[in-house]
Amino acid sequence: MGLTVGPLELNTSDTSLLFIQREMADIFADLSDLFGNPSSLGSIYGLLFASPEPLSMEEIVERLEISSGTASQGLRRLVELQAVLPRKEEGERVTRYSAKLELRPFVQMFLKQQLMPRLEQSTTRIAALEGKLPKLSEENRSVIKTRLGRASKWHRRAKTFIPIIRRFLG
Amino acid sequence: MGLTVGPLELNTSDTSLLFIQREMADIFADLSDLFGNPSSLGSIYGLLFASPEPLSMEEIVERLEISSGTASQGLRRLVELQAVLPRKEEGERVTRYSAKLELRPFVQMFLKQQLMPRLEQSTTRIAALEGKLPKLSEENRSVIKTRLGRASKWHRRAKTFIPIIRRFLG
DNA sequence: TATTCATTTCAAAATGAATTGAATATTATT
DNA sequence: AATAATATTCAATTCATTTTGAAATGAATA
Repeated sequence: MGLTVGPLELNTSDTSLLFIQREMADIFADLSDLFGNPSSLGSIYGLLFASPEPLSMEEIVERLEISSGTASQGLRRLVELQAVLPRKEEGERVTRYSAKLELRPFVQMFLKQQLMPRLEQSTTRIAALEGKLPKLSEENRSVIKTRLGRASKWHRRAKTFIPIIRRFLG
Repeated sequence: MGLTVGPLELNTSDTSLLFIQREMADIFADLSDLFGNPSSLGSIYGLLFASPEPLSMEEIVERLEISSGTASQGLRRLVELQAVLPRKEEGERVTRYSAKLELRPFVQMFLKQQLMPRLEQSTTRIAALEGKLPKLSEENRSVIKTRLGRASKWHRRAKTFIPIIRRFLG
């Protein structure tokens, strides 16, 4: 007995593995989305995370029911992020992919690619606004000065905290 | 001399304040977006942050050129988050809003409303998967067991870290 | 050289979240 | 009660992002 997939009859062990893989794909899809990445990125990673053997792009496409375009782009991104390891066996055409099990790449991805650049940018912009202070009326000047100072303080705090997070998780 | 806005002629002080307000609205819009919130939320907050006086919804709508619907919903959300203070003066129809200057609400917003619930949920789902382990073939079982364990470890780390962040920033 | 197979590219379609604004509701004033 | 001023709701729209899939690429084999 068991779920039929294509022409194959699967045993309980196989269906359980597939179930776990689907579930993990789903869980990681959610997390990926949470951090502003396409959910497909997460599902590919989740599937690989729950795969004892490396998978080819074709297998990924089939199991997740996504297009080859999505798979191709997602895998490229995951490899860039060093979250996934591509491997072409001697005298094989296919590249097979396996999940790296370190959390670091994901933390780095968020901190370095998303958070840090934006914090830098807004720090600069806020600093630039301080140049406008002299043009303000006296009452406004003091209020705005205080507030820009406050915003700068937040930025400084956030920036000192990032390396700590990185060290802790990486 | 100066930029004309509607029927009014503005002096340098006014235009500088408007410039600063626009800029802050923009900066906060970016950050809001980064944390998965509508950018309008951020721009409203940024404007209020750079306003010496509390502003009515109408004024916000004008200065940011957004619809009244967006403003209404955004303000409600910001008030819920305790990032903004609503105030109705004795015998006045309008509610005027001012920015609270604490960073905490935003950190809380992200941690409590977004990150925590999802971490809880995925922890549960992963735990549930451990129940499927006995059904797997022997080889698969040991691999998958290790990996689920790894994922759980990440979750635990993240969860212990959240209170630290909160204390540091709040 | 021709063919096959895996992969990539990219224009177009689908999706879904944010925004709009007219209709409705609420609240103060006459 | 009637009117006027604000504020909210929500169906429809807009818009950015993601996904699709057919065509192009290019490496490995025949």
